[in-house]
Amino acid sequence: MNVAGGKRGRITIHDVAAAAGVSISTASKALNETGRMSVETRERVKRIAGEVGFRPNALARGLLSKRSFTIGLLTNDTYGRFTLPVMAGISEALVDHGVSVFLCAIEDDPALGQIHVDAMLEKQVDGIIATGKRLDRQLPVDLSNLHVPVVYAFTEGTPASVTFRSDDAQGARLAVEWLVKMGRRRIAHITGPEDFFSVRERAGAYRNVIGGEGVVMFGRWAEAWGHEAVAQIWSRQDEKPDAIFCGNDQIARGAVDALRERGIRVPEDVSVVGFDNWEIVAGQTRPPLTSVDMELKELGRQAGLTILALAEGRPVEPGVRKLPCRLVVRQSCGAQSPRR
Amino acid sequence: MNVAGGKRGRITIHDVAAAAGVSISTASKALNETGRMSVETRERVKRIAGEVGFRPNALARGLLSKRSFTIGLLTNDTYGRFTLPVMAGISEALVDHGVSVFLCAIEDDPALGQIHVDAMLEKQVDGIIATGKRLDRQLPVDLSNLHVPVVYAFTEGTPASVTFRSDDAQGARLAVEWLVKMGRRRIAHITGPEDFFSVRERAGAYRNVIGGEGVVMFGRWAEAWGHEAVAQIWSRQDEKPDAIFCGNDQIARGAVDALRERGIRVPEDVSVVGFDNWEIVAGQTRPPLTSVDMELKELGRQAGLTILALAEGRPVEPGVRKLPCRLVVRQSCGAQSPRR
DNA sequence: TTAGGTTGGGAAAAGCTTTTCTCATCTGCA
DNA sequence: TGCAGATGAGAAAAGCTTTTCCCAACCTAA
Repeated sequence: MNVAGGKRGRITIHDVAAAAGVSISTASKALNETGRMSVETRERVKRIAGEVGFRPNALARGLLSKRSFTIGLLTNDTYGRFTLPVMAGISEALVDHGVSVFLCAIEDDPALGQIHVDAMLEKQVDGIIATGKRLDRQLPVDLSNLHVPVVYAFTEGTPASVTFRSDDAQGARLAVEWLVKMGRRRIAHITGPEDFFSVRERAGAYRNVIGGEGVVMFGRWAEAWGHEAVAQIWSRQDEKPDAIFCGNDQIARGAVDALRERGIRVPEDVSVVGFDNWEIVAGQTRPPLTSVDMELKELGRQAGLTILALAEGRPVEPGVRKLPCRLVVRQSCGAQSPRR
Repeated sequence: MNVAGGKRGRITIHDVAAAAGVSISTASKALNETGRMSVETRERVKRIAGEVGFRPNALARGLLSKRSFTIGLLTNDTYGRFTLPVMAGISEALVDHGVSVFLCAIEDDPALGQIHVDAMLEKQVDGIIATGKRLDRQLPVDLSNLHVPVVYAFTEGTPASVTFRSDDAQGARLAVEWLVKMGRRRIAHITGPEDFFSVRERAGAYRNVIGGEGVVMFGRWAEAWGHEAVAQIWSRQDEKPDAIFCGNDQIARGAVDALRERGIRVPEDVSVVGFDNWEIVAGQTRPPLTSVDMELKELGRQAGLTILALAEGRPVEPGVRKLPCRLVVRQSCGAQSPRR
């Protein structure tokens, strides 16, 4: 048995026109609220269009208008941790404008990237948003000389482009200032590999707030590293920290676990703040982690609105736009609720 | 300054034809390897097309061929845990065929779902794949009377449709049999809410393998539940289990943590198996979890190939196709490597 | 030399919609 | 009655590609 929902004769505007007893031009104008005709004719055409289930063919429409109401989202973030919220924001912003999104995961493969870009261009996308998993890396594909607008979100762009990124320094400041406000004075910073731009930004902001060098431990983006770093700190003779600002939630979780294993209470003895606000990690840690949220959905929303503006020919100032982070307070720092 | 990459005159096949000194029909035939003409003409047209950077307009092509080389992926899995691997599989299967994928996240909102479906239909998608986060729930949108083929992947479909799902019973069997092979005899099962079909399937398979009622504890899909369940078991006077089969990786992780806190060694004293093989959880647990992988990427691949077949009018047998799971061995059960 | 086949290539239609003209009819007014 | 302007609606082109004829020139064989 065949399951194909047989596309037996799609209904076109010709069918509507015939059923309404008018010409196709009149039908078109009736449905698009353009042209001149009697109210009755317009209503009748619209009613009949609804009855026969007419759906305008976006291909034909796009061919003429040179707008496909389609954009492409290019990403190399296979795991989707960053891409998914960005995608959600884009989609939310554009669905009202009738724009659909092609999602293209290109790993780190330039050839695959080119294939996807070519496919998108053939399909006449109105624009392309590039996103990734790292602020300081470009996607492995050249988007600089396309004849459609390109916007970069959470990935390194070209100099003359529009780029959206999180304000990591501000986010880190938020975290450290919060710890200070909770009365903590000896704050350590356990974070990821130093060659990440975000890591340097966050560490820089951390040093600025605490006013001095502080304790910065660079490592890997892994729970094991958080665990290990705490072990290192507590094996030394120095005075122990009363707070730890972690470079991401996974490190924070490892740190919290290591502290608990040592009988050190979180948040009573040591406060911990994470970064990313990755629900699955921050929410499941015991106690749940206070963490910095990069507002990736909002970032996606703005990227979506920007690509729309460019597609419609509205001018947009190029440059890098830093979006503020937000501190999400859970229980790993103590009970006080955040100042509003 | 304006950043729009000004779409000043796209190059059409007319330009190629003019540049090559042939008619557009000849140009078209040259590029598509159809029609009759001298080898030199064909080569010249192709060379010139390459030189001027000609890219056929998929809209015009689709208008004629009634194939848009575009499909829609509808999902209500906001978090992307299941959707992302499925999407990766679909994309991998279809990119070679020039098919691009619209990703539409519809939450659980019927209105939003309808908007996305309408948008996809207007854009003349060749088919729709519906996917979700639960095998036993339908998406909140009616896809039964569309004039394009629909395939369901990891979500409940309509009776006459093609549906792909994981074989949860087989996966659970794999896990429990593995524990038995490791010499375990007192195997408990800590799992999610009983109203999930997968939960009942897995619990059923568990009971079948151990031959009896066993210890099945239904609860929530959360680390806290795994933790709590272990606390319950170990607070009782009964003989303690020497293995735990968990309903998902989060529960398993909670269980492992709870065991460690009691000084019970994993895997020496108790073996633990998870389900889902969610790298971020299974890989970061100490010790890393042996877990059942549902092969969602393969599931996506098959769904993609199926929708392609249907779009091309090839007949496909309707019904539910169960895809086998795979056991991924890490360290939470002991050292033996899996039989191949 | 002529009939028939081959070769290389072009004209035109189709696919669906929107938009710009054009046209016929009607209304109101002088 | 005659005319200007408004009104309602249709014809046709454009947008880009593919495909189906069609045609002219050339070749071959009787």
